Amino acid sequence: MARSAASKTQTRIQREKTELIMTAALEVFATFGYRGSTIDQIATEAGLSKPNLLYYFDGKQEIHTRLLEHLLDRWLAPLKSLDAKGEPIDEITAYVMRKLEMARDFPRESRLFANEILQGAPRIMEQISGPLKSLVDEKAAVIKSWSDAGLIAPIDPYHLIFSIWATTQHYADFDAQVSVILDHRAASRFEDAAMHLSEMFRRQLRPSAT
Amino acid sequence: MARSAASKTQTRIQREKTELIMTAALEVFATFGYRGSTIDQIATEAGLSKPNLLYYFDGKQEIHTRLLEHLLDRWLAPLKSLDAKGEPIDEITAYVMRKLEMARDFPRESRLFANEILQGAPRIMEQISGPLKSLVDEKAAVIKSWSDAGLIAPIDPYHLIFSIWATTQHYADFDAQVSVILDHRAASRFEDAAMHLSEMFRRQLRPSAT
DNA sequence: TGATCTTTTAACCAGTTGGTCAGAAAACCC
DNA sequence: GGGTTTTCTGACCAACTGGTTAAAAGATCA
Repeated sequence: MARSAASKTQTRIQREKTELIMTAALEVFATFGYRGSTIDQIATEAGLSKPNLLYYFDGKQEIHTRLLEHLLDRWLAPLKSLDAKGEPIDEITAYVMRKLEMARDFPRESRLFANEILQGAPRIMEQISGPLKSLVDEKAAVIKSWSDAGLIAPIDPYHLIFSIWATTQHYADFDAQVSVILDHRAASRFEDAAMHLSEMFRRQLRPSAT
Repeated sequence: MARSAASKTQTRIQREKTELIMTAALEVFATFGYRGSTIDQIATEAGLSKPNLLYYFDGKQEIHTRLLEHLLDRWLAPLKSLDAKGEPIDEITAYVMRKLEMARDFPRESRLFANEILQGAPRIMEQISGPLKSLVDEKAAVIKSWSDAGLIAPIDPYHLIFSIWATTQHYADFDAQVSVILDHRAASRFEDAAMHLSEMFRRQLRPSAT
């Protein structure tokens, strides 16, 4: 009996196979969403039989839940390291760059998250209204203090954060569209996006001479 | 026999029921994606029995296809009316506002589109690489000419368009997240977003004094 | 009113889905 | 090597899926 959560000491095979399954499940869930994905599909992707996969996990739901739990830590890391004591515009621009790197390096995680929110976030709502909201509130306050002090242009910190999320995640979530529209220029899309976005947010944040 | 595409003269009931089904299907497909949605679910949402629904449509695929066809016209309209002869910054800002209004007034259409692209756009790729790309190329050229003429700041027109799409659609596609984070301020999210985005893009586009 | 055409339903079907279980095959350990 | 534990598989199941069909119910119109 393995049954994931039950045993504490894991064998080598257990570690390898659970990891294999999680990776396969990420790929499938990120593309088809929870309801659109099947255990068979995940098993095939992982190169296992369905009963074999179910030997390691209690069911479809558990795999998905585990993926989402794992996801939020990685997801919030870039915002977490926004430093209230740093130089405001550099800090925000660096945050944008970190977020864009996430879209480039972890597009499946981005799509998994997008799929979940699109569906109304039924299985992740607690994490959104809990830790995610807390962190956003905290960092929005930091940005507001910069804004109030005149270090950056007056701005609504929440909508600024939304704009950063939207513009960066777009390159992961809408990659199918982005790649087609950019066609031969698609290879350099992340470098070009980095130039574009850093310039865009810098211009927006630079305090106007008064 | 009704069978949708077949007959040309439609009865009152046919018009009403097909409309009813399309609306229900939009709601369901927008939330769960193609594979995650079931005919039964759409039928229930429309207040019909499954065989009754299938009396009006040939199958799940046909309903989805019809929705996507209908979608792109509405989707491209805001960009289509970007006028090369207008005042550049006003034209682009007005485009942003039209796009934001779409996110506010047609969130289900936005999510349907998002869901399709997330999955790699399998059922809409021709429309993306055909009419959509053509239109984007055309308008990107207009924006580039403004940029070259010094009427707006130097900018990559494609990435500007992506930023406009991303920031506006975010309020429809990620509404579950946006509403929770803004909580009591959520009621005015579209007005606030309008202020934020128009200011953001204006600042970005204003030619710097040289 | 009754004949005709449209709309709706119950019953059904084959394939898929999430999940179980008994036992076979490997891996591990002495 | 032999015994024990872990890993894996084929066969199976009930519920659900997309879809069909024949016939009932309802609308329409002379």
